[in-house]
Amino acid sequence: MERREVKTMAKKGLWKPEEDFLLIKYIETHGEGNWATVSQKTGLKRGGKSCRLRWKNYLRPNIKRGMMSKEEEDLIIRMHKLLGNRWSLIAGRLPGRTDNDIKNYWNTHLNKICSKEKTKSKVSNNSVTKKKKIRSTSPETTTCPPDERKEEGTLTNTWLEETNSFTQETKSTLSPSTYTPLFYEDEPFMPFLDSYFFFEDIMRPVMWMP
DNA sequence: AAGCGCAGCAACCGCCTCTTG
DNA sequence: CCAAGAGGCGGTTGCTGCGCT
Repeated sequence: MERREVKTMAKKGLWKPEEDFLLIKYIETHGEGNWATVSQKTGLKRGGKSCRLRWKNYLRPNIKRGMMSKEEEDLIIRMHKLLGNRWSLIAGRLPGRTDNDIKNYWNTHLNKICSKEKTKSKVSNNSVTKKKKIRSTSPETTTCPPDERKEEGTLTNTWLEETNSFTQETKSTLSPSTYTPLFYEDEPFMPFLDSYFFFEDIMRPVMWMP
């Protein structure tokens, strides 16, 4: 009841500087979290999700904006091949970049590049279907199977196989200079990804499976 | 100069997972 | 164990600015 009321009353659209200011002030004093109560406590007529998103994607300190570097671009492409549209996981490897950022960057820049490459190499994969239209250029998006989404840490045999073949592929396409694994101290530790990069380095599969 | 189309990006939506009582 | 609420994530939309005709 009340939730629905708040929902319909919630302000939408672009954030104004004064709204940003209120949100920043609130988080400075109370810290992140309790997004549901942020609107009440700040007077912002925004939903909790909206506040959280604004903070996470725009207001948070150490957010890196602007052009992606070549290294970042390469990493995104590699990670996307590996993980599919797991933007948050990919973002975890790129300090200062948000999942939304990467998603947008992929959809606008990299998807074109990759689909071009794919057309070149004539790798046909007709099983990918889209739910809704994607702008004029109809960039291809790959989605992970629901099963894989559910099991973050457990890697399927299929996944492993794909990973192995991907490694061979990557080895042949990437130049040595771009092939350096990236590690960031301030990023969350993701064992299976680190294993992957390690494994990339030594050119040998590492057994993750039990 | 005006109109149109496209690219880029911020923000929203809906679903799923996690947490808590 | 279950239900409800909060948080997180990926897909999608819509606005804005820019370039082209």
